[in-house]
Amino acid sequence: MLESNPSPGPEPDRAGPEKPRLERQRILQAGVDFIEQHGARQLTMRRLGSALGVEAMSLYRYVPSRESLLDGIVETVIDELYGDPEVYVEPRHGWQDYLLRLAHGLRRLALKHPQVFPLVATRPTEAPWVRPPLRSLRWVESFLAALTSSGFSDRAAVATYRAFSSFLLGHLLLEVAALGADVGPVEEADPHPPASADLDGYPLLQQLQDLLSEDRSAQEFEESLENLMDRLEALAP
Amino acid sequence: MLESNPSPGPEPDRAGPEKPRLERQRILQAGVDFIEQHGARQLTMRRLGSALGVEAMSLYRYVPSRESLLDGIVETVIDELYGDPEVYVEPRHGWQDYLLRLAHGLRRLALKHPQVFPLVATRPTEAPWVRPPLRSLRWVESFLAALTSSGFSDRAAVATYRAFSSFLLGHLLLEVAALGADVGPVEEADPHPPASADLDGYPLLQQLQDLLSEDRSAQEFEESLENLMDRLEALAP
DNA sequence: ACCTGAACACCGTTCAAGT
DNA sequence: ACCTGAACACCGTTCAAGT
Repeated sequence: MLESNPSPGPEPDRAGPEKPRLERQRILQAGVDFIEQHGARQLTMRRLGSALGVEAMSLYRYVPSRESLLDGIVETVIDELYGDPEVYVEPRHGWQDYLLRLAHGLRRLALKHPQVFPLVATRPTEAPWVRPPLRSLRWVESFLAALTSSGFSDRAAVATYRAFSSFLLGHLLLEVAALGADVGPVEEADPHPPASADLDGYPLLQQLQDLLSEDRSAQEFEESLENLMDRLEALAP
Repeated sequence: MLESNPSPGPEPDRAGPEKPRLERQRILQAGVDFIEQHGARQLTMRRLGSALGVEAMSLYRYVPSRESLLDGIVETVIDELYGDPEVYVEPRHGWQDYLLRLAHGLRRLALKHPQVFPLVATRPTEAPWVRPPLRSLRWVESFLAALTSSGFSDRAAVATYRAFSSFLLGHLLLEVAALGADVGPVEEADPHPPASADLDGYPLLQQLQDLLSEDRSAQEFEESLENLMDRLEALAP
């Protein structure tokens, strides 16, 4: 689907400060930066061009359309996962360790790219069973390999994959949304500023507002992840 | 935030086939229908106008901008929850029953509006602690009231609210995405059709493709919901 | 080989003008 | 009171033309 993936073998060309695909990668990186600064809604071929010191039309030599530019931006961000030394493509200390590292790596990615993450979560995927946020064939293969090689049945591995992606998607999308990131398309100078809502008529909301506003996302992530792991133990061999 | 909510008291003016706010509501309903048919990306002031037999400029008498039109469309859809006879605003048979009914009602809503649901999931909310998919002050108030009136502490009620929304968001967003709905912005005639991906080099994906493509969303929803309920029992009084 | 100017068909939005 | 025509500043995208 992504025309940027000519060699789909499981061995990644690791993302990093090298510069292969010289121009395309520069454009995609500029796209990531632009979105992180101004939000996805602001990203325009013309504006990205001018951020690169070039006319919009030049981008079409490297990217067939704005849509595929966004796909490439998403891909660029998830490819960072390969650069995370804490995340293993091959399990080293069992499947629990593998899953915990992967979950934390994806959370770091989401928090590093709060404006891009909603795109990671919501762009159409390569195949219907590629479930965000783990949206790459390579990672899905890695995931399933880690589980089946630990003795999970095929069914159990797939069930684990689904439970894991649901959990991560819900948590991370809500966490970046709470970061003040506009989730999904983003406005710059917001026409309807998120002024603290009018709570007249909602006594409980008034009473619980402080509790509701507390940021417990890190703890909740850990607790829910632990709970998920407990649940998954039941599927383990 | 939504200019369509002049009386924010907890008593809803129930959604239904009546026609209060005559014109605005007609526009929003047309917007819902349009998105469900063509996807949110296709929704244009001009096109929606012509679907209503009117010029785009006329819409601005009822809706201040395209952004707020989208907000209104999302609101229209979640307001349908009030019309669901299986969902109670006030708990009648305890908090477990309340939560189960609410969860199933939201799932029905997502499946009824697979193209709108990604907007429900990703549009900026009225306040940072309003967490999709339960994106209305009225419902958050209802939720917290149901729990505290069942004896939950304030903290436990808030923790439950958070766990519940994460769970629903992850599950439902992935479920509508799998429905073939493009999640988030949508393309009509897709330039990169979701042709079945090239699985060369991914032996496990090939081997598990049938399992991966099986639709088990209903069962998984029930199982995960049950697990969540078990977890929440620990917070109950 | 790479970039651009001009052009096309479309946007959202404003506002004076029509009825 | 409600709708519209014309206009403005912007889009994505194509393509022949420049260097």
